[in-house]
Amino acid sequence: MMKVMVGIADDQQLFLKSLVTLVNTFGQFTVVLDAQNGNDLLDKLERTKQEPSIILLDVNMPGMDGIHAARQISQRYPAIKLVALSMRDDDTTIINMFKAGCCAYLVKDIHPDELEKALGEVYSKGFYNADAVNINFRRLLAHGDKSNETRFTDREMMFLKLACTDMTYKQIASEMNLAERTIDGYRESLFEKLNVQSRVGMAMEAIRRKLVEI
Amino acid sequence: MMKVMVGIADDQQLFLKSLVTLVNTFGQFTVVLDAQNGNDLLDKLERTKQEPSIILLDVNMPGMDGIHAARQISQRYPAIKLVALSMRDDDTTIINMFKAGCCAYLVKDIHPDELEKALGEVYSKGFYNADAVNINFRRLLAHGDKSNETRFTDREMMFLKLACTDMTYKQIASEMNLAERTIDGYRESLFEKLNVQSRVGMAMEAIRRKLVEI
DNA sequence: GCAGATAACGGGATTTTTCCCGTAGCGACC
DNA sequence: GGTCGCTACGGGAAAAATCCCGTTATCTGC
Repeated sequence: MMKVMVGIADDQQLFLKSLVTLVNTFGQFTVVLDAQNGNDLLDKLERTKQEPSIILLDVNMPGMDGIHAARQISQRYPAIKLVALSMRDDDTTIINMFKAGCCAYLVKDIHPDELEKALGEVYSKGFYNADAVNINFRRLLAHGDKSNETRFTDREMMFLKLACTDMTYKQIASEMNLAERTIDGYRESLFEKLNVQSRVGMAMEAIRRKLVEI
Repeated sequence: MMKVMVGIADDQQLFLKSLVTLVNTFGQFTVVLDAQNGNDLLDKLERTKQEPSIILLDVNMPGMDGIHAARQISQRYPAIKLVALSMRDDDTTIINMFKAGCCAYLVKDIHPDELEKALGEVYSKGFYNADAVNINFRRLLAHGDKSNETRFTDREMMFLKLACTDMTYKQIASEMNLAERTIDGYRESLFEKLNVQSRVGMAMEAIRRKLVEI
C-alpha cells in the first residue's frame, strides 16, 4: 500500500525530529520532509520530488511564522493540505490559520492517537475539527469574523502603552491631557477589542500581542 | 545488553509521546515511564517497579513544575539522574534547575543526536554540559550567584503567576485555597520586593524579570 | 529555648477600577 | 444629507484594589 506523504515544520528541533519518528510509526503515513521554519519549508518544497499530501505546520516560528508560511503554501501548492499545530488555542490565532488556508487546527498537547485520526480524516475528508476548538471556531464564524483585524487608533495605542505602567488612570489622563472619563472610554473599547475584563488582563494581552514593548 | 531505563515528563502530550518514541530508537535507552506533570511523575515513580536511571524533566509545567519536581525527586530518589529540558535558556532558570539537583540542562531545540550523546554522558559520567549553556553556567558561578538577591517563596511565585492574569484577588484566593487577606499579604510583600505600587506594575515587573511567562 | 523567616488570617478605611446610563463635535464616505 | 468612526466628556454606583492597624502557628538554625 502506498503511504501518505507528510511534511512537518517546527522550530524546536527536538520536537520536530521526535514528531517525525512518531508519525513514521503511524502505519498509513510517512514523513518525507521536515523543516525548522517557513523559509526552510518553502525551500525544501521547491526542491523535493516527493511532494507531501499533508503538512503539519507549527504556528509560532521565528523567521517566517506559521501564518505566512500557510499563506504562501496554500497559494503555490493548493493541493497540499495544511494542518496547524500550536501551543495556544486563542480564537484569533485559530481564525487566522484557517484564513491562511489550513484545514485543521491542533493543539500541541493532544494525544498521538488523535493526531493519527486527524491526519487520516484530513487525508480522506479534507478537514478535521477537534472538539476542543470546534466550539470556538463556530462561535467566531457565527459573529462574522470580527477578529480579522482588530484595529487600534493612535490614541488607543498611546493609552495602552501608559496603561502598562504603574500609573493610575488619573495620572494617565493628565499625561494625555484628557478628562478621566475619556480615558475610561478608551479602556472600555480596548477591553472589548482585546477581550479582557481587567487592566492587568489588558496589559498582559498587549504584551502578548506585542502591541506594547516591555 | 541491558538497556538504560529512562523516564520523561512534559506537559505537552504530543511532545511527550513523540519524545518517548524518539528515545526508544536510541539503541542504549528505553523509556519505562512518562508523565504529564510533577505530581503525575512522583505518583508513577512510587508505583513503578522499574525505576529509571535518568529522568528528562521539562522545566515549565502546570501543576508542580520542573523545579519543584526536581527538588522532590533528588531528595527521595538520589540515585536518579535528572536532566532538565527547557524552551528557554535564561540564567536564573538554569541555575535553579542545577540547584534543584539536575545534572544537565538541555534546550528543546537541540538535535536528537545531541540528546542521545547527553543521555549517554549523563549515564556514564554523571553530568553533561552543553556548549551553549556552558558559558553562562560558568559565568554565573563565577560571580557568585546573584540570583538570590531578591528571593521569592513558592507561594509568592504562585501568587505572582496568578496575579498576571485577568483574575481578581478573590478568585486567586479561592484558586490558592486562601483567605483574601492572606493574598493581600503576598501582594504587599511583592510590591516591596519588586518596588512597584500597583498590580499592573507588579505584573509588568514580573514579566520583565522573567519571573512569569506570558 | 528563642530569634527569625514563612505562612496564614481579620477588620476597617480609602482610593482605584469597573460598569452602567448618557451627550456632542468633526471628518469621511456614499 | 445621513450615517459611521473617532474623539472627547458627565454622573453615579458597585466592585476591586490598596493601605493601614493587628494575631497566631510552624519550622529552622544557633
